[in-house]
Amino acid sequence: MNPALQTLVDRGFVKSCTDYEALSALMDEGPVTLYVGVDPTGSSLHIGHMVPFFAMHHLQRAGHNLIALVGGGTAMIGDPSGKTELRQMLSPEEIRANSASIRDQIGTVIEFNEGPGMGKAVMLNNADWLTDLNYIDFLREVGRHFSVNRMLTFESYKQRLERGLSFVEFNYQLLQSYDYWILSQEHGCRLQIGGDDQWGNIVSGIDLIRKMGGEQCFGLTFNLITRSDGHKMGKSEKGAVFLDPNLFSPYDFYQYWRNVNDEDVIRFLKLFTFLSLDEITFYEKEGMNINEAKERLAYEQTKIIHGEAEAEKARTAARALFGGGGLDSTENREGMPHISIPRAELEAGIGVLDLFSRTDLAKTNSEARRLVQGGGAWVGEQRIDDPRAMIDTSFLDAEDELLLRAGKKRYFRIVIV
RNA sequence: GGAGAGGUUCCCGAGUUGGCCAAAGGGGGCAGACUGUAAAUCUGCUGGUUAUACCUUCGAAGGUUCGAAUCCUUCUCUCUCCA
Repeated sequence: MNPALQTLVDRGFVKSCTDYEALSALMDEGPVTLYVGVDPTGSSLHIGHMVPFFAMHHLQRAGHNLIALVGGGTAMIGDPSGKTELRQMLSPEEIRANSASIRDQIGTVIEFNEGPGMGKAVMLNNADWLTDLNYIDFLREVGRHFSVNRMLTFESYKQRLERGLSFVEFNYQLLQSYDYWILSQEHGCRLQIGGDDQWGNIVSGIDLIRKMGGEQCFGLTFNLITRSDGHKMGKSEKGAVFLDPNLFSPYDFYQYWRNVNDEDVIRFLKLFTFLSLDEITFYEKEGMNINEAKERLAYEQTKIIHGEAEAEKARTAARALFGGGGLDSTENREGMPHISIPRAELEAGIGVLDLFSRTDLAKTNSEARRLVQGGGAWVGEQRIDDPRAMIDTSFLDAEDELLLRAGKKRYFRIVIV
């Protein structure tokens, strides 16, 4: 099999392919242009969205050309795949803004600038060709190739039929197929990749291209990444694990990976880092400390998404907090989330509930109260169990700061100014 | 267009002889115990606040009542069947 394709299989990306042999042969011949669709309905991607781009990273290094297609046109409609509810429609302005930030996020994994020995990568927007479509022309040229009977057999539509599916959304498959057609004609695109939930849309795109007289095209889908505990990938107690540091701090991001289940570590190292398979094998060895593997995963992943500096800070802070001691230097604390409080205010004394609810440790006073009453609230090494307790300068530690803690794992740093 | 069934707290889902309902149960989440910053398990908590009381919530707006998630009216949305 073609080495690049083999890499994806070995690293655990691939779920299915429309034709392994023919695709492998095509990739052997030379650079192949491939695309993946991105949904611009949010301002930030979360980690679950990144799987195809990690795969693309490997393909780009093998010299293949990438197209990230922003669904600016289709986002004004909504995608039925795997969704149980109708989606909100977005304005062109919102979509444009979202696309810009999404491009930056994708850019952490694939290279939009040209590099030696690497394939090119571009970002396109299907609004460019979908917006001006003429309805009658579209029906005549594209619509006639689709069979409603066949479309209804697709799993994604079956589910939606039980809950309701608007005609507008039903058209999504036609538009995505049309995208593939356009990309095949204008950019020589021969391969579409995506999550396994996209299988139906990809296949019908390939069919459309064939019926319209194009070249043989291919589809490659990836496993939907799940966690062994059954939780949804990319979701945490804080909500989705967004890539935007303002929505999800690098420290929390690091912690998310640091805390994956034992069973998931190796799998995630293969999927979400660029470590070689040989190196990953090292972590699989008998007697290997699983926590080292988790730390490596967290570090590598944070480094890719947020950069080396943030990864270092997060690791240092985490080691200091959990590795025992070591909290005595500012450096160790830098990666921790923090807020500032004026010294005068602290001198006057601040109620515990008030203090905790100002941090991310508790959203409301009531939540802070529950935390205190449940015995999970700490200031430094002191457990606070009285909701009326006042925190003042006597709680300051050697660094002249306060280190708040909710339970064993959630820390928050109070800097005095 | 006609007939019927429904919209409950983060989610699913009880609750409609009106008060004992901030609303059962489960899930999820948070905390405690045990641990390896894991999983599993057990326990507690899980609308808000100036907190033994008060405030806002049971699709929306009105109404009846001392008192409504529970009754009435209108509106709205979803689903099912018929055409």
